[in-house]
Amino acid sequence: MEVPEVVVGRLPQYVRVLRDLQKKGDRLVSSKELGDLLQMTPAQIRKDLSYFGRFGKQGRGYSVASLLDQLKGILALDREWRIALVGVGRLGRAILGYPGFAPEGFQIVAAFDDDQRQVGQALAGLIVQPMSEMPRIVTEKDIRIAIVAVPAAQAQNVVNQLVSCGVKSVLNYAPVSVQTPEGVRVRGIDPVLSLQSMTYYLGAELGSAQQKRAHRIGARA
Amino acid sequence: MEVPEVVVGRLPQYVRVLRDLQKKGDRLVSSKELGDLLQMTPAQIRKDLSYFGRFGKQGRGYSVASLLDQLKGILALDREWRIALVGVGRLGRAILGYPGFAPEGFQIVAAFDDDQRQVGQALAGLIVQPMSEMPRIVTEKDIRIAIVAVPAAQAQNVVNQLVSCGVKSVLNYAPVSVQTPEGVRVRGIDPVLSLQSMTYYLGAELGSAQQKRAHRIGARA
DNA sequence: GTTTGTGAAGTATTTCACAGCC
DNA sequence: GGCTGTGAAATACTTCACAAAC
Repeated sequence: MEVPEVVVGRLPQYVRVLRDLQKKGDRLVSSKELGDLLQMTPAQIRKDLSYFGRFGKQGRGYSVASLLDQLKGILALDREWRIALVGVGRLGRAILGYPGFAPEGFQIVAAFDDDQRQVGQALAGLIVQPMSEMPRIVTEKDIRIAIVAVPAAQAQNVVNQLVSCGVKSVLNYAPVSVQTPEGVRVRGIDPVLSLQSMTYYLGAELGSAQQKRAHRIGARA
Repeated sequence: MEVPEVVVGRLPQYVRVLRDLQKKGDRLVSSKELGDLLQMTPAQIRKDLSYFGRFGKQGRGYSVASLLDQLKGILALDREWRIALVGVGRLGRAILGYPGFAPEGFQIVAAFDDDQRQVGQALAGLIVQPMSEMPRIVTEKDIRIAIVAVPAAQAQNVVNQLVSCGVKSVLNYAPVSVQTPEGVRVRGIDPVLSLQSMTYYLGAELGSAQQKRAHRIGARA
């Protein structure tokens, strides 16, 4: 039995709330409580966890510390992950400065850019490297994850290069959908897409002529 | 027939590739081509579009310009959306400086922070306002969307305030899951969650003892 | 010949509901 | 009494496959 991808996608959320509960000092938590915190049903949480084992105790719930530990193991968060950043423009610098990665075990250990004015510069303790150094450095440092923060027009090309260096996971900040061979995973970060999927529902309430028509068609029996 | 939420979530991606195709000068596109670009099946694209109407021509495909127009109408992107930003720390400033929102019709028209050192300051043409001004300004400017860029500990409280001001859609950059009443939509932007859902698969290849065990249990039966 | 739009079929995912355990 | 773990039932979503349109 394969673990569904949606389930894997939810595990990090469980990790996040469990850490908050631990910080708060809670020792035990029930699927009901987790469900309230995450706005999902208790049954879904129990079912998700059941793909990986039996972590709870009937009548009590789950031990926060031990469930957290188990999930960290399952997600392979019990180690350090070395990451390459490509693109050190405005966005890339913000990513380098983001303090949220390191405490979670994600360390940016190399930065690349093909702009000659950026190369050689020191940023957050790293020397910006030319793209031509990517194969050597990615191999030497055994990097498996990359963050792409280049302009949309260059993203596909950059991802191709990363893939040929053996990178298997890409976090893509460029507002384009990139194609990768089977076995290479991409997650996109695009705030505009997120906003656009919410305006759909706002539009329904406000309603332009065109929009109302569309919703009505969508709502036909 | 309700439009499934997953479908709405994909429409912005269609908009994005259609714009790229238009820039490239393409006039027509088939569901097959769109599918190749987005790594999904042609049938899914046709089915998704069919929730809203009939936009294609048999034998030819879809007109790029007109499909784009239709989708923009459906998603209510044929107007300007005014947005409030809460939190003008490191992250909030990066968001204010991000050039990707305005061309898509998303305009940040107010910025709030409860740090007295930030209030009154001019940033990107806006004066940072104290939180106490939120009800007045959100109402006056008829703001329906907010971007939250405050520390995790304050996010729930900020969202509560936004909701009580009538905000119906929130883009949450804080690494916590916030609870909202029915009818208020939240999308989270958390690069760490995205990375963590990819390490699961990387771990399977590398394999710590604990992780291999977990995957094996997951793969039982 | 090509490609759409769509019911029907096939999968996948979520929820139910309850036996079993604390 | 409370809560987990889980088959079975219910829903949701995707893919198939083909008639109709060009």
